[in-house]
Amino acid sequence: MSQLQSLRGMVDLLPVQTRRWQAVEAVARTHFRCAGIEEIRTPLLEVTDLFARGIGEGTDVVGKEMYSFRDRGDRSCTLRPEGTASVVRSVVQHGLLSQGSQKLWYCGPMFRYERPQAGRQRQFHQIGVEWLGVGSARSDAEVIALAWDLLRDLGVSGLELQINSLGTIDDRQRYRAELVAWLQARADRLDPDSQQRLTTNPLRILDSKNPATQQLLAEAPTLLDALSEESSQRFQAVQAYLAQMEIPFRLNTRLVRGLDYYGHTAFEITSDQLGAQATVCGGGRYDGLVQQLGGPATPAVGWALGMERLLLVLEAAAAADPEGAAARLAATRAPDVYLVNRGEQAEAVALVLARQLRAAGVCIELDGSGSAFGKQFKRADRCGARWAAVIGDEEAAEARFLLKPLHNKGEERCLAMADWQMVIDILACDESDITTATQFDQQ
RNA sequence: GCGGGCGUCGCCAAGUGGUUAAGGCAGCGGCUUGUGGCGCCGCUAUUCGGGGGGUCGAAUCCCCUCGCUCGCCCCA
Repeated sequence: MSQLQSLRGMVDLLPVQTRRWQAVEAVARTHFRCAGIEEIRTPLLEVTDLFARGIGEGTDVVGKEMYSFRDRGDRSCTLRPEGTASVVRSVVQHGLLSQGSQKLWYCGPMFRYERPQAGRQRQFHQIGVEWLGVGSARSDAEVIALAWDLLRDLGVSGLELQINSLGTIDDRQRYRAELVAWLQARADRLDPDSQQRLTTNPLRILDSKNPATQQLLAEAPTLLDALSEESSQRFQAVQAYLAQMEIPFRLNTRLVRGLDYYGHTAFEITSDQLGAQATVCGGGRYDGLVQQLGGPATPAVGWALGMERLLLVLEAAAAADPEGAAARLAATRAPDVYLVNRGEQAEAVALVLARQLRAAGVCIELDGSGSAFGKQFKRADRCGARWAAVIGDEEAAEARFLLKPLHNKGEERCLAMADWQMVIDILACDESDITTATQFDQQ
């Protein structure tokens, strides 16, 4: 294929998609506004060291998935693989924490050099929330609720919230030793990958997909049992808050998460509609990160939601229930008026009329083909417009135009060009008649 | 990085060695040079992701390559 095409794992979003994306983003913005969360936008490119220090040198994301290169000034730069490190860097850099706690959200592309598969691309998009300077167990629950409610209002079903506590660094170190000892005694029953991780990253063995390993793990000591009294109580409190909000969750003691900065509450929201990459939203508490990146000791929680995965789930939901909220998100609105025009004079006049009506908020499709009236009407009909406005040489010469209903009752009217504003009233009377097309095209 | 599946028109898709590569959708044009929705007619791939090899002859067989896709690793 010598045809130019997009890079592997980098996909175009065509109008069929952008429609839904915009709808999702709009709902998210509303939720954030109601929760007093403000948007932050940070650069896509950062100094490599930010991610190496923030996410953790030993993680896969840093070890083998970053898009890094040297710029012309010989600085090592990296396309952000996630949002949290950048947000923390920005907040620290601008001293925002001196003004109190920060509730922020962001959205945009992230980059990870991985093999693409269902629900995974090299450029993918996240909507994320970061709360800096809030350390209570209640804030964990509040932040989780935010994600849960957003997904609910989008009309997504079949979701499961899984939570776990990773405790403090001390808790984890103690548990790690305990787990390694226990597994080492049974190393022969572990799959090769897990045996490898016994030395590199033992906690990761917990969420291995190998069935035999999982079976073995069922009897292994759990992180939850290894938590200190304080950590344990904190986690109990988070669960109690979730219960009070009637948000269903499942305790998953194997949930670890691959980024080093997490501690205490960790959670994921998964969908049964996705393939192997079932996590739609993931997050947790990261109390040490701000200080680690040079800021004041500051507790923090947050999550990130994968847009591509969310959209996959949404499409499934819309297909399953064409009347549901998810399907309504993709509703397209046909133009209010299709402007049929033909003839030199008429075309000029039509342009002016279209501009006037657009400025007044009317959605107008101006036919630019110059083809026969019959053709233009055919297109008008097919695009689903409720009205056609018609300007030919006769109308242009007499400074008037026709307004004709296409598939609803109503009279064809002849209006003077100067009375163009009447169109707005005529359309308004027709409002009750709106039928929104809920077509969900397959990708 | 490693494994499996797949690549025929903008989209869906038949064709699995033999003269001109079905069909559907969309698009464009016509029947209908100023009035649509239905219908009918016509047009739209010298070419089957790309390259090479064998064959009298290939989209169909072999090799290489590129791409897509699903899974592993890991994550959203």
